[in-house]
Amino acid sequence: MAVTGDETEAGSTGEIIGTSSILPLGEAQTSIHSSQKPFEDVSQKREQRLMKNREAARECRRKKKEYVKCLENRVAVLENQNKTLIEELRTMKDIYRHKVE
DNA sequence: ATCATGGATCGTCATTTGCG
DNA sequence: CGCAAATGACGATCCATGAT
Repeated sequence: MAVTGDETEAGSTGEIIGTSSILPLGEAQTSIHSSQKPFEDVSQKREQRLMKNREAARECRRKKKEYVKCLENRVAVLENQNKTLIEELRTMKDIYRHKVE
């Protein structure tokens, strides 16, 4: 959801720094004549890798959200238990006090 | 209506982790 | 040890909301 439109990839951020270590820039510029294959291969591999990582990131965030929800649930349960126990303790104390008096 | 601000979500890069 | 998957960190974008 969200992120309207530009799923054209590489669209917004990191491209300046990002690609440096991966794209064969020199080759891309110089060897227009010699077989285009290596470049296509490399950039295709890169696309593949980016897509996989994109999906991995989505999944990772989904799991994390779920984990946090679980924790919040657990907190709620424990808080309730705590309340109940405190109430119970107070009752017991009352009973005890009336007995010794 | 316009601007400022903050939160949510995304894609990417760098790093960590776990497995063969 | 090398590789693929998982995750943390960062900056970009979108959207809602309140102030002017």
